[in-house]
Amino acid sequence: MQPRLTRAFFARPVLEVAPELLGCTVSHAGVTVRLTEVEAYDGSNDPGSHAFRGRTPRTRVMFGEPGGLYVYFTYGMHWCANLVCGPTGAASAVLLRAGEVVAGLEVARRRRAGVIDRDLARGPARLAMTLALTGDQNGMDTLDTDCPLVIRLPVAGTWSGRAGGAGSPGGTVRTGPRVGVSGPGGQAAAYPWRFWLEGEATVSPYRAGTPRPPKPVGRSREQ
DNA sequence: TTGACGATTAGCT
DNA sequence: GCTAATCGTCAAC
Repeated sequence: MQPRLTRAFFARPVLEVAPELLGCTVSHAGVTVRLTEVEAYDGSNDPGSHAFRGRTPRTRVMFGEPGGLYVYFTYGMHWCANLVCGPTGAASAVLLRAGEVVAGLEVARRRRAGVIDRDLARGPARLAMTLALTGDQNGMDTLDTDCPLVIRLPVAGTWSGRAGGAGSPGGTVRTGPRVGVSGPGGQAAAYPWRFWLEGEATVSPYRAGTPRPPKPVGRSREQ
């Protein structure tokens, strides 16, 4: 069994932590997912981050200790999970965007009936659903030995190899613009802070953030 | 108290 | 390709 990640691992700058989370496994509620795609959010300086506007009741967890689990609710129906990184108070976090179910496949299939295996954790909300992560898990310290959510280093030699490589646990790491991030001024998407493993089928499809339409002025209904 | 918006997804055309 | 679903959060009154 691979060792769990440590506080020191998460306490580093988020841009160092994020790519190293690829290939790590996350286990919760009977399902284990191997991370294939993540995104970095750098709290204080990042217009795309929830923490950009400072500490609020919702972002309290982001300002806490590294290794904390930040789960937020969005679009009225979806939960997304982040791991808090950097020194305490930095409010940086890594969004778990996608992964491959490597254990507990039956549990995952039951939880997400009608979904093909590849899509079980392909996308941040699907990943959270497959791991049964909701607001109830928000604020958990994943480094606590009693924490039901466990993150472990990549298992050497068990990389699926579906990318064609007899690969290292992590495979080849690619970077690119973050998905669906608009933010003030539309600048946030410019940061190439999305990391994924090349050739992985479970990496979510890229979509650019939807630019905010200009506010209608005066008239009730135009065109 | 109100209103706009969202780190998405599924189900359409 | 487009859009409805659906509600917590936060800024502005």
